[in-house]
Order: sequence, then structure tokens, then C-alpha cells
Amino acid sequence: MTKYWLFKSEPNTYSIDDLKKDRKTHWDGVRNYQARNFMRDDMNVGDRVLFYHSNAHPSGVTGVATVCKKAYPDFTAQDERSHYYDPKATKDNPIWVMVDIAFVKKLSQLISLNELRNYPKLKNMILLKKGTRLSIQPLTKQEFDFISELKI
DNA sequence: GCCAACGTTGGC
DNA sequence: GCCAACGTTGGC
Repeated sequence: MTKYWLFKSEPNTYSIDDLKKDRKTHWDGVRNYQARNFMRDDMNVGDRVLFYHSNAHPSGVTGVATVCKKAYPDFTAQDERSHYYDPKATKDNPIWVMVDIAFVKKLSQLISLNELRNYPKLKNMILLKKGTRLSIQPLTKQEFDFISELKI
């Protein structure tokens, strides 16, 4: 069954334009157990992804992507030179995983966090709940469809 | 297992 | 840059 997700990224680090240029990328650097578990346990090839710019001006949804490779070890956790290095990660116990995502489309206009807050249909979105900082969040099909069709 | 201290996220 | 909210760490 297709599932729906929201991925946050700081555009300074990796933007929708970077993904458009690269066509696909590995989603490295997730160091939160809940987000990891979503990737490891629930994500499958073909799942749909909303691409969200965080720490941006403004922050908001900027595009759509799709999962194109199931979870596998995040090798940056074992690379001492990486910003994402985790000394506890080993070959036998990589701890952290990543998936690959592929570019689908960039929205004609960013849908800002403020705009999202205005839609009653989205009032239960995890993103809009106070205090949630999860960088990978599940969406309902209704949420995904509604948002991805707001701007062509 | 509790919880204070610390680090991080991310909107503003 | 500020700071609220949250997750993690580590002493006990």
C-alpha cells in the first residue's frame, strides 16, 4: 500500500532545486529514532513524499518526490569525517538508515506554513501541531492529495 | 527508573 | 539571534 510522507530539509543544505538537478538522492543524516523507524519499518518504493523547506523564508512545501529505494544503512554515520558521524554506529550495527528519493515535481509556488494553517482540512497534520520537530512525518492520503493539488 | 543538564530543531 | 519545545545523556 502506498504511504505518504513529509520530508523536511533546510534549503541551505539541500533544496528542491538540488533534488531537481540530481533527479534522485540518498536521504542521509537522519539522527532521530522516530524518523528512522518510519524509514526503516514503513517506507516502501513508490511511497509519495512532500518536500518541505524548513528554516527558510518562508518555510513551506515546495515539491513532490517519491521513494525509490528501501531503507539501507546510512554510511555517513560510519564516516569519521562526516558531519553526521556517530561513533556508536558500526558495520554490524549501523543504527541509522536512509532511503533514496526521486524528484517528481516542483510546485509553481511554495505553500507556506502560514497558508497550510489556514486550511481546516489540514488541522490534524503533524507538521502543524505545536512542538513537533520530526524531520520525517507520515501524512494521510487526503492531506497529501489536498496539498499536492493546491498549486499545479 | 528518575530527572537535571545539555544539545538540537525550527519558527520567528 | 532568540527561545520554546523536545530528545538524549548520564549521574544517582
